[in-house]
Amino acid sequence: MERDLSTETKIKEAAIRIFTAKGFNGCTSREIAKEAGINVALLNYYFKSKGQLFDIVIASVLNDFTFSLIDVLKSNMSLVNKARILIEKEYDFLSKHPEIPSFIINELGKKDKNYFECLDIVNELIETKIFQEVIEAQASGEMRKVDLVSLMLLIMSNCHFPFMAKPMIKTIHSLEDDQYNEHLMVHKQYVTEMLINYLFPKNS
Amino acid sequence: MERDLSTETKIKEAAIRIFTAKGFNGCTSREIAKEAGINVALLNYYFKSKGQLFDIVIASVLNDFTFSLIDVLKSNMSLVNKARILIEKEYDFLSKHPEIPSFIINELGKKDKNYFECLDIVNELIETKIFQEVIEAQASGEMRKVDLVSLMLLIMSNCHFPFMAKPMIKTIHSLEDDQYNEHLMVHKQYVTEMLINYLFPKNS
DNA sequence: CATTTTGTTAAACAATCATTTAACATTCTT
DNA sequence: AAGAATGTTAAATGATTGTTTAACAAAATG
Repeated sequence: MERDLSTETKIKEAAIRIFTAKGFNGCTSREIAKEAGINVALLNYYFKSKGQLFDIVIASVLNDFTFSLIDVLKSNMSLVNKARILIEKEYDFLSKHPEIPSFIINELGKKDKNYFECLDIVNELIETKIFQEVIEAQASGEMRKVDLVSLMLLIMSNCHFPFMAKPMIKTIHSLEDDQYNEHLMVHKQYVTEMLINYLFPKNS
Repeated sequence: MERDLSTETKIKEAAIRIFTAKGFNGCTSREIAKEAGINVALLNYYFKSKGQLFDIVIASVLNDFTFSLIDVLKSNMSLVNKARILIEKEYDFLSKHPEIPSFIINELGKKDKNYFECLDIVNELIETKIFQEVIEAQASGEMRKVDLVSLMLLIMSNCHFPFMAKPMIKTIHSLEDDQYNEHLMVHKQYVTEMLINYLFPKNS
């Protein structure tokens, strides 16, 4: 039984584009079907419902989103360099997928489902031994003693928010898309320097 | 003709609660009417449509949001202290209205309308002479030379994102509401120190 | 106090939503 | 190539959407 996956993947990829751009409530099943170039009924034929298709999209996006990060954390660079590269890669990734931060923050906030549980992101993270590395660096005084929640918030705030705020800042400062993207690249340098200086005081 | 405003304001305040919590597409006219304790038709009697009511809510929220900030910027503190108090007040305000960052970022991103134009936020900001103050401090070397866009992004990223990310971080770290709020207060100190150190290098 | 204006309601409206149905087409199996 | 399984379609379904209507109540007006 050779399955032709092209229709299924066409739907899924269309759903990713539409859902990440407009959110679950901001779009219709018909819109996704049209984007995929198929009949509406096929959407419920391959995926049982709009909600189920959405769950799959969320899982897929969360995977892509964390994939590049895990890669960095697995490497055997120093902690400082891991931080540098992490920020660099985060800006690179988000430059290609600027809708993802808003999508994750919004849709994860609405639903009460825990999308992280089924994904083995947590396990992969533990395997990188990044947590032990942080604890050791904090014990030796190389790294500032901030808890994991704040550490995560500091990095994510400065990487994700600039992409989420793009429409607002563009409006306020009357900027074109290209102009804002240039700002983002400059901002990345500021953010990197600020975070490294703060988290690794001896490095400055 | 003495107007009884109670019904009109009841609708508006219900609309603020519902819209900021669920967004424009995430709720229905009937839901707002129920929250206000009135008939659906009254919604279109006082405000012409759901969209028009939404515009009023956006303007109202944007006003509240910028009001406390303008106040700080108008004062005659040093620039460093203005920054300190600004962050402090921002965290205070957002602790009381944690839905606002997500609401602004999301809804302003979808609509192509410029909600800032009609509001005289920009004029009020110019009147505070904060821009000249920044330029002077950057010329004297007291303040690091970062452009206005990045300056705005640095502050907003570190103040707003932690509130936007609350549902996500709570899920990931299995935290209760009170626990996360405690984290927020600690995080505020980190953010303040990091930003002040970075923006005003001589102060560290 | 009669009447016009204003406030409020239940019901209806047309449009659109997600989902299902039933008929048709294609592909696979034997 | 016959028949079964799978893929695809247009059309229908029933629920829900924002908005309007028309009847009714309250308040204001003269």
